[in-house]
Amino acid sequence: MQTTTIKIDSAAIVLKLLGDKTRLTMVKLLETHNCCVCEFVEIFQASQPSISQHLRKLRDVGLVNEQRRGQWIFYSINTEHAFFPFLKEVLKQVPKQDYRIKYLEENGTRITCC
Amino acid sequence: MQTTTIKIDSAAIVLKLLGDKTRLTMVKLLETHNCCVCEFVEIFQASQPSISQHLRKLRDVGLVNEQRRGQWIFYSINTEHAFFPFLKEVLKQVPKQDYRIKYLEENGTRITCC
DNA sequence: TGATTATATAAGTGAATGCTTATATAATTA
DNA sequence: TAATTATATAAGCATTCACTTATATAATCA
Repeated sequence: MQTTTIKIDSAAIVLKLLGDKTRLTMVKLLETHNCCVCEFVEIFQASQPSISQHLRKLRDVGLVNEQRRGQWIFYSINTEHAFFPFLKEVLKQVPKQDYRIKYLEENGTRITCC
Repeated sequence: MQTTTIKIDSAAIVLKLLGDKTRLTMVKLLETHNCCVCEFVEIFQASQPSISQHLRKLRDVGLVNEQRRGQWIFYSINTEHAFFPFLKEVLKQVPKQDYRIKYLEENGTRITCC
């Protein structure tokens, strides 16, 4: 009973995080492509701090991991997270956003270091 | 492209609505039991206006329907909503909340009119 | 080594959110 | 018909949110 209560509350926290179009799109993209901050800045045409702050929220609950590679910091989905299966199922319902990666590639702003 | 953008934005709006433990629990309950406002007041030990306002948000985007039966207004899931399949899949990931209905029944506060 | 690039974080701000209290309306009951 | 019950809604308020600008740090490059 208590466990159930805790679980649905945690689910609400995750859904709240996903309830923002920028973060939802980020996570959908990360499902298939690791991305760095500057790629997101380009994709969303948003300021760098704004993007960093969205990523921080995802990182704070552990849904994503960060990994530095050279001057870039790449983000990826944390598949070890207790809510990863939940996240996966939600993302399954969301349309692919791969065209945004294509845009980067055509744009020459896709980062493929190391 | 445009369609895809609109869809993921709409998905984010729905997820944001579900990203509140009260509304998420409400919708999970409504998945299996139609409920009236006073039942939610009892279940969540919340004020009547607070419950009404949560239901209004769900109603405003059309996720739930309301139907007056005598002095009560019963809420139900709108299975005709474009996002109903999406909602259904999300709810599938959320633990059942039926024990809350049992609580009403044992409590004598379950409304079963008409 | 100094300039540049990529990133994080802090502080400030306006808008949105979820609650409260107060009030209005609709149906039921005495 | 008056009182009660169920509900909606409006207004006010504290908190949260997503953004901005400003600044700091870390890595790379010239």
